[in-house]
Order: sequence, then C-alpha cells, then structure tokens
Amino acid sequence: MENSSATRAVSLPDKPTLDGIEGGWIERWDAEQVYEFDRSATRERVFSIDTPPPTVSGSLHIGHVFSYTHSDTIARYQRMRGRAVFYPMGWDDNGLPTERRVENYFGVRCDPSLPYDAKFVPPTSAPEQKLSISRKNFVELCHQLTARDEEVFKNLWRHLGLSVDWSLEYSTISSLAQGVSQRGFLAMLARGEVYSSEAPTLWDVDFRTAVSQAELEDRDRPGAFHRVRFAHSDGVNFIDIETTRPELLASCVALVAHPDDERYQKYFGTTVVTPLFHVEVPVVAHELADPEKGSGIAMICTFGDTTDVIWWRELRLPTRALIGRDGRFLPAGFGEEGWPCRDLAAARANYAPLEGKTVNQVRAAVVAALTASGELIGEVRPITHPVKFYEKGERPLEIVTSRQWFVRTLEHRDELLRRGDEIIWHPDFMKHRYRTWVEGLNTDWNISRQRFFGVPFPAWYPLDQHGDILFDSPLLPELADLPIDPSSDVPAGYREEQRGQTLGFVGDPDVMDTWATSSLTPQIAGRWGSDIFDRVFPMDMRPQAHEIIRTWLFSTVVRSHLEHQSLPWRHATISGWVLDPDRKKMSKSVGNVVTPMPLIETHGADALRYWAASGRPGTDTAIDEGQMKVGRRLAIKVLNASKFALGRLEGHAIPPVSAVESPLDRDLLGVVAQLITETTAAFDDFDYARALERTEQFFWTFCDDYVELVKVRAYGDSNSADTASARATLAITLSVLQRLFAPFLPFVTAEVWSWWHENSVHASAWPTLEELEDRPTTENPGRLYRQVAEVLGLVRREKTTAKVSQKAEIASCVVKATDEVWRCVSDARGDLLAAASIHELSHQLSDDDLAVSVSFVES
RNA sequence: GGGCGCUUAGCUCAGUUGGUUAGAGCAGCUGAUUUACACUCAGCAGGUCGGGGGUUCGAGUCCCUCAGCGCCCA
Repeated sequence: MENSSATRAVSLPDKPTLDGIEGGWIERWDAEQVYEFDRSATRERVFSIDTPPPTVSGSLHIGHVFSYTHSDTIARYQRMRGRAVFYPMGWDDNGLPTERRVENYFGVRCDPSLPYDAKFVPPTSAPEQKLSISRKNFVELCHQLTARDEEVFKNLWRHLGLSVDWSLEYSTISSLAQGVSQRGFLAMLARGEVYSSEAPTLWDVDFRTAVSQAELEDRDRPGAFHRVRFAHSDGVNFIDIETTRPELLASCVALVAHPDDERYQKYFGTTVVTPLFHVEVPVVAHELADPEKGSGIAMICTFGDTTDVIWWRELRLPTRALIGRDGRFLPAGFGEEGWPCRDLAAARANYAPLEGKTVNQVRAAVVAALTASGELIGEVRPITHPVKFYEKGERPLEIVTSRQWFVRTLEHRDELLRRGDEIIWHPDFMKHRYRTWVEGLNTDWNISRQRFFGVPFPAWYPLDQHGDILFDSPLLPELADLPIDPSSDVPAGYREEQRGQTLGFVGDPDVMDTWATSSLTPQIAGRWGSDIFDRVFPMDMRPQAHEIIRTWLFSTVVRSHLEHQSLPWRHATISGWVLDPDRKKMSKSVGNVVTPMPLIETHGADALRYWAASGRPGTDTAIDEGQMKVGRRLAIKVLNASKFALGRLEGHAIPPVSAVESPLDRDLLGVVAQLITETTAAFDDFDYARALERTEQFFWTFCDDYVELVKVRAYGDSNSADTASARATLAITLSVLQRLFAPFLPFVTAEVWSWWHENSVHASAWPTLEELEDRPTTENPGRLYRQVAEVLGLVRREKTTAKVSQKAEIASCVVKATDEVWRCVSDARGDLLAAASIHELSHQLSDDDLAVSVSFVES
C-alpha cells in the first residue's frame, strides 16, 4: 500500500475521454496484478470473500451485474484499507441446469447403458428426435459447452471491472471441486453424519431423480375432492372418506382420523375394506388428521404426499407402493404377503387395466369404476390446493422408494439455529429467512441425484454370493486417490472384471446434489488442505441472493458446522433482485430479461456500476437507464473536475496540506473530514450505497460552489499564501474524492489518478483524517462554506431572474443578514466577489431570512 | 394460514437514536451561452409522508389497527 501523497508531476492528456477507457485499464490491471491476493498475509490482515459461483448455463442477465458490483465495491474498499483481499471467482457448471442446456443445445440425451463412442461428433443442428449417447459422451459435451459459457461470463466480469484475482478461478465440476466434495463426503461418513437408506423420497418423474426439501415449491393447482365409500368389515356400517387422489386407492394402507374426533372413536382399531380392490385396512388415529377437512377421515396411501409418509412411519403401516420411477403404475401384488385381499379375482380384474398407465389415466379409470360400482358418493367437488413441485419441474412430484444418501440435519437443528444467530446479516432482517427455514426442516438433506453431470459418490458396494448389493459395507477410496469415479475406477482389492459380478462390486451410480458441492465453496476456493486455507477461512463475507438462503447459505452453514465446528463466514450480504422497469421480476419465460453487455457498451462500465451501487443492500431495484445516464455524467464530471483542478497545479509544485490557511479552505476540509468519517463508517457497515450517495452529494456541491469560489484565487501568484491554500485544498480534496469514488467508478478514477500518481488508485490507501493534518475547522465544520454558498446562490438567483448571464457584473450587492452570517461572508469576501463578479459588497443588519439586493453594472 | 419487508413529489428513492419550514436525482417548466465540463450551468414548480386511531410539548420516524403490493415458509 503506497502512501496517497506519493504524487508525481501532473501531466494531463489533451482531451480526456471515457471512450474506450475500459479496455486499457483491464489490461493494465492484469499486467500490474493489482488485484492479486497476497498469499503471505496472515489471517488478521486478510479479507476473504466467498464469491457466489454463477450458474453458467443460465442466461447472463443484469441481476448478475447488480449483486456482483455490490460485492466488488466492498472488496475494493477493504483492499484500500490495507487488507489482503481474497476475491476468487467460480463457475457453477455442475448439475441439472447444464444437462438440460446440453440436451437442448445439441439435441442429445444421456443413456447410461450405451457404450462410449470415442469418435462421436455432436450434430451441427439439434435433430428433432433427441440422439441417445453414452454417459461419457454426454459429460464431454457438458464440459465443452460450459467452457464456452464461462468465457462469456468472464468477459463480462472483466468489462464490469470486478477486482477478482483470476488466478483463483475454479468451477464446481473441476477436479479440485470433485476432490473437495468427495473428501467432505468421506469425512461426514466417517463421523456418521451421512447415511444411506431405502426411503420414500420426493421424485420428479420427468427428470427421473430424487429432489430435496430445499428444491421444493408449492404451486396452487386445481384438484377435486372425491367422496369414496369404504365398507366396514362388520358388513353393516360404512365410512365415507374424501380424497384428492383416488388413483392411489390400490395403495391404501389405512384410514385415519383425529384421536379426539367423536364421529370415528368407535371405529379405531377395527378394519374396513377398500372399494374395487377389497383389501382390508385398519382405521387408525393420528393428530395430523384434520377434523375440519372433508369428512374428517382420510385414506393413507403409500405414498400420496408427505403426510402419508409421516403416518406410514409413525403408525408403522405396510408399504404398497405402486408408482414407478417413470410415473407409471407398477404391477400390484394382491394376495401376496402384505396385500391381504378379500376378493382376489375382482381386485386383479379391476387393477389390470391400470398397470403401466400414468397417474392421470389411472385417476380417470378409478373414478369411472367407482362411479359404476356406486362407491363414489355425490358430486366431485373441485378445489384449488397447493401441490409440491420440483422447482425446475413441470409435473407434480411423486413419492417413490429408493436408496439415497442423507446428511443428518434434523438432529443439529438447534445448533444450526444458533449458527444463524452468529451470522451478521446485511440487511439484518434477512436472518428471519434462515430461521424460518431451519425451524421448518422436516427431513434430512437428501444429497443423491440420479443424474450424470455431477460429482460421483466416492463409494463402491460389494456383491454377495447371490449378486445382492451390500449397501451397509461400502468400499471407500483412499483420500490420496481423490477424486475418483466409481464407474471407471476400481476399489482396492478388486479387479475391473469383477464389476457387477457375484462376489464382485458395483459403483454407486448416483451423483451428488449440486448443493453438496456448492456448500463447500469456502473449502474449494480456499484450497482446503493447502496453507492458504487457514489464512482465508472462516471467510469474512458471503454475498448472495435472498432466494437461496434456504439452499446455498443454509447448506454451507451445515457443512462448515459439521466439518470445522465454525461458521463459514462472519457476514452475509444479501442482495435484492433486479426488476424490470414495470417492477416485475425478470424471468426467461416472461421474456423481460435484460442482457448487460450492450448496456456497458452504451453507457460504460462505471455508469452501470453507479446504477447498481445506488441499490441499497437487500433492496429490489428496478432497472433504470436514467440512473445509468446519471452515472455516466458523474464519471464525466470526475474527468472534467480533475482536469480543471489538476490544471491549476500543472507545472507547479503541489502545495502540502499544511499550506491550507484560508478560513473557507479550512472549513471545506472540515466537510471533507466528515465525509471521510461517514463513508468509512458506511463501508464498515457494508452500506456501499450510502457511501456513494454521500460522496456524490459532496462532489457536486464541491464542483458547483467551492471550485467556482476559488477558481480565480487558484490562478494567482504561486508565491501567495492564499493561492497556495486554494491549490493545496483542491489537491487534497480531489485526491480524497478520487479515492472515495474508486470502489464505484474504477475506470475513470484509475484514469484521473494516473495523471498525477505513479501507483494505481486501487492500490492506494483509503482516505483518513490523519492526511488532513489538523487543518480542518473543528467547530461547526461546513457552516462558513454553506453560508457563503447560500449567498452565492442568492446572487445567482438575482441573475437568473434578471435573465442575464452568470458572468454579468454586479456594481453593488447588499447582504441582509445577522452579524454572525456576515462574519462568515467576510471571511470569504474575496472569493465571493470573484465568483459572483461583484464590485462592492456591503452588509445590512437583519434578523430576517438571509437576502441580497443587487444592482448590475450598466452595459 | 404463519413470518418478513414495502407504501414519502409524475417516476426512482434518501430521510441514522422522535426535534426548525420533509430532501435528492430523473422527468417537467423558465433562463444563461463557450479559457474544466452542452454528457454544461443557474433557477422555478411539484408532497395531507397509504387510511384511521393512539403515545408525546413535538410523529415520516414509536405503538395499535385497516388496506394494497412483494417475498419467504407451510
């Protein structure tokens, strides 16, 4: 960090311009390694950022510019404060979004049963019928496409001026990320924090994969209550239930009512018989049965929804699962063990037409059959109700039973809530999102995905003499061998020929949930296991969007808590969304997504950053080209003001701060001191927007009032103390302003700083009060400046009202003011006379509001 | 249904622990005209701070309540 006073002779370009300013500085920053992380720095001096790796298969949009700019202003501020800033960039390329993009882009689909084709070349245009290719070919295409996408993102980040250390670049599918993910998994397995089990799991029948609680969303969908009559086993009574899923009748394992519900007390412990399929099921009691809903008694099926799973588990009911992984109905085992059936022939006859059909087809068929048999009572009642969907899915989730890996989260709920309280949230109220989520957890975290482009589980399983898989004794690799792929690597003590053979082994076929990898970004970016890690972890800051608090933020806290018994970072900075000009959320399907690159080309990167940094932390912000134009004007103003002020200094020695003597100048430095204090406090509180607003506000009045006032004085004789004072004030104030603006307008500030410094403004020190060397007025700073500016404003108004030029000469000006105000004016009398072209200035005592009366010089 | 935000000028938003006459930018209107800047400068106009009630000497700010918008969770 060089001292800010390390100036050199001023040398101004002939015609300063913003045109093409980005390209030159991007190259110079690279060449000079301005943003390189100092790997020798100790932890106290480091400021580390757990940068969100953007999903590269998603569309680039203005929201990226918005939130990443916020983080960059903080990074730049901390760097100027002397911290070694650890600011990596990652790409989230692993997972389903990439698979979908590859499927659509190339017109292919993955069929893991196909052999690898080394000569495969993807079709040049996507064919109508998707081409089936092997897993390895598919993964190669994923790598190919993400590499291209990453270049596009990187290009944007560089043009936006993010002060990322590009030597720390990573991606979530890289072997680095795979190694870290697998190591993390094995560590959890060794500690018993992860387990596999055959369990009912939420399943997307289109993507053919399990999904976790964090990926669910409720969507309102039309449904209908069907009243279905069950005959009681006593042969006399009957019970009517209401269900929205009559298609699951064959999966019915019990009826359930609330234990206090008097209507059904007498039936608890007895049995009824399902219509059509004649299976005898018990009537049971459970508190989750809602007496208000329908007839107050429901059928439990395996499995219609998550409540069914709870009932099934807690009441220890049998399993009669019928929906397959493709969403179609499987064969039913009436009469077999677990399927007590009173009329086998009828059951089989009624079920036969349903086998292999989809959920909707079966529903129609069952309703028709119940209608025919008279067991559907009354009219079907249409309703709208929330249905669980995979957030990326198009059909309601089903629940199927399959083997999955789970991370134990439920038993750590209280610890995780405490971790949430330890995080410093910006803005603070975002902590509620985390708390609500953790309190609402109802299943452990399922990390298995039945997909292809992801990190494989580092595990194989032995096969016994019958060829059955021994899931409970997985074969694990050595840490040193990571990352491994169990589908091509072989466990120790086995040969490849034994794959899939009796007494041989099989690899775990699944990949990890993307969040199982993304939850380790601090460990991946920080190179867990290397000496860097201890210097950057726990990190200082996690910037991210609010909608992924339940996924990314939460899962990162879980992993860090389990692995390191600590928080992953101290501060969570949550950005808002970018809305379209009509304040609608941007989305691809609505078609209102704005691409950022053309905006950079039109307005300039500094202008785009200005707009972004004007958005308060956590606040949704509408895209506003008007604000970008204001940002561009600000950048131009910085250019011109610097040119002017430095023009006064060109060819002269810059007077030191100790030369600041004039009352007006000292008073201005008082305001500068306040500005430094305020902006520093704002940045320390991660409130970049406030820092920008204060700096900008000061800057405009500085240009319009102070600079106008001292313009003439600064031209004067270099040996005059008054001139030296003006020049010294201009120099120090300009230096402060250029640095205060540097986090927001990195390009133009780099440019104007280079006119009089050897080092980069981005490697210079953030302004401090010490630099002002006790020159500022300490009492009522800014009072003199504001009073004089107000008089100047009144004179300007007279000129505007008289419709004359601001340069018009005034023969005499009378200031009606209190003695106190007049003293202020007198202190800057010369500057005021010069700035307003006044010949004679006099005072008239008045306790009324400040006023002036003027008489113009006759022309 | 539960939770968290938001509602201030035509538009976008500031307003820090309650304290003079509620601020800024944009847009609008009126002027100026070139030795830093027309991507400029000066000025004007524009608000019952969502509605109602309360606490207080004093409320945009605190409390209650209602309404609308948005998000999160169920």
